[in-house]
Amino acid sequence: MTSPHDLDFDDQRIEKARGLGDSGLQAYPHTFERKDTILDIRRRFHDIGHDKSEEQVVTAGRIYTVRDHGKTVFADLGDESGRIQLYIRKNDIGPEQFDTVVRRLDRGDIAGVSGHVFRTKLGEITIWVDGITILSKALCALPEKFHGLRDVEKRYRNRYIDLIVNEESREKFRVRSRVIAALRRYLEDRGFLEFETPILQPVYGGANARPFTTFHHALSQNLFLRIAPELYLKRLVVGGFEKVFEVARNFRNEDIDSHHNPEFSMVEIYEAYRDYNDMIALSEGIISHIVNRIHGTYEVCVDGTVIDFTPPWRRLSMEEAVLEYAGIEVREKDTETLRSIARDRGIKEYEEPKTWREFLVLFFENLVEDQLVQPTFVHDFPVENSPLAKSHRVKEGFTERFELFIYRMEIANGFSELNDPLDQQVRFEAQDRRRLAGDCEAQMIDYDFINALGYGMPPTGGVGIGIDRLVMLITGSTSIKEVILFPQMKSGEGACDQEPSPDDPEQ
RNA sequence: GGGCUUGUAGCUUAGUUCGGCAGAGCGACGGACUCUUAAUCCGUAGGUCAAGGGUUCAAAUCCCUUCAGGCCCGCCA
Repeated sequence: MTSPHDLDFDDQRIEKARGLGDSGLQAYPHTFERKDTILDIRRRFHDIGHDKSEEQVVTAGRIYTVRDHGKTVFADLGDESGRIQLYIRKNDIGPEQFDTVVRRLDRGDIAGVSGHVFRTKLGEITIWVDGITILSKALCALPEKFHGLRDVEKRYRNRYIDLIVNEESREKFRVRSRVIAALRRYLEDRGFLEFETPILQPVYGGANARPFTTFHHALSQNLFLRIAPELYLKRLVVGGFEKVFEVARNFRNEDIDSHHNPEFSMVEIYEAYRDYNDMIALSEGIISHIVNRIHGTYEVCVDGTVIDFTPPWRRLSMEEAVLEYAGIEVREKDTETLRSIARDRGIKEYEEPKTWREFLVLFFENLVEDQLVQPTFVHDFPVENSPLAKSHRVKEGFTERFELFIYRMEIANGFSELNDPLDQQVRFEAQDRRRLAGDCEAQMIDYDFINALGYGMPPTGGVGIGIDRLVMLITGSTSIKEVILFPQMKSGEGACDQEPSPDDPEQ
């Protein structure tokens, strides 16, 4: 949609819109006094009989179908709350209105109607219309009424059409909104405060990912779109806010697939004087509450698989998980033995790990994750790839970190937050060496954050929950694009495909 | 980044295996019809078969390139 040639406008509809003007009407009037929603009407008249109601109703919505019988027209009118049938007779509204308005009415138009409610011979609650106005003439034709819009590319690129004609799609986004509302309510009820932290960051951190880079002209410096709000939220804990969260849009410059979009939503939560065990309990509480709130039960069906969210959920350490699901006892085995096991199991990256703990992660990611269907907390991760998590109180070489897996997806990630500034500096420096060695997903050193820890952060637990993936589970969707209103798609011709040059910030 | 796969009218699609006039339904337009509901009936228009190139007497169909999707893998959440 980069040029006027891409518009779906229909010449005949444009003519009808002009015709309305010629008849002294407006194709796009300013107001209409809607008195009833369609749901209101359905509720109020659910037991109406064949005789017309005494009471008049006034409602508005989109015309979804028109069944023209000559001097009688049946149509279906839909608003956000539902649909209702209209019964329009030339005798009732008069020949002038019938010819100027009804004859110019198309599927897709927004119309306002007044009338009385009755039930047709075939038992359908219907508005017997005594007045009708076009409130917005649709210049574009709607997709076919029976099959709707199936083409996924068109559904994502022109989401408004998808929402108009596919009620399942509209319902998914209604659920998404309710999930986020329930999430905020849950946390606010427990004394958490929501804050907004910078999306444009001079130093990115809080996760291992490649960032988007941009340039601020007035400051004459590079800025990064945040990959996570973590380091700013922890600064708030240093500052004395003990229960904080942010529903954050994060940006990661990675590939797009059925579980990843370049911008995605996550709630990050931090609570002082708590540890990762408390964050496991909090995550379980939030998610099970939301599922129950939306579905009225703890069971959800995704693509034929029933997922049971009834708490408590399974908890096992990463070592236990690898032992149980892959049958490998990893602890303290020498790396040559582990390397040959990895090779025998067909793991391509068997050359890379250098310690038994790195093999543990390798086995977990390659052999275990895909088996975790029911909600499962996996805890105690090796220190090497958890630069922001506190070292484990008893297990040497491990951190107090957990991840929640549901339906083979990582849904949450949390830990006892590292609050030792000297340890944090060492961990950052290790990351920085990897970054300078070419690992573009390793983290930058955020000295201001280390400095903040230097002022003292209480022992704190934190967790991030992926909202898009959670909504996928709750709506039974198998693609993240089904739950993101406007997923990232490649633009057609006219899009800039040049990477901006650092020497040319104007681009 | 790699593999597989899809693209036909506004929408949903048949036709691609094995090359032989591009079809249908809905929608649109014209007409009939005052309780229909995927309304029905009669008629009409609508196609650069994603784009470009090649093979062939002949290409939606076979081959190549490109564009845009989808699925899987790698990476990431």
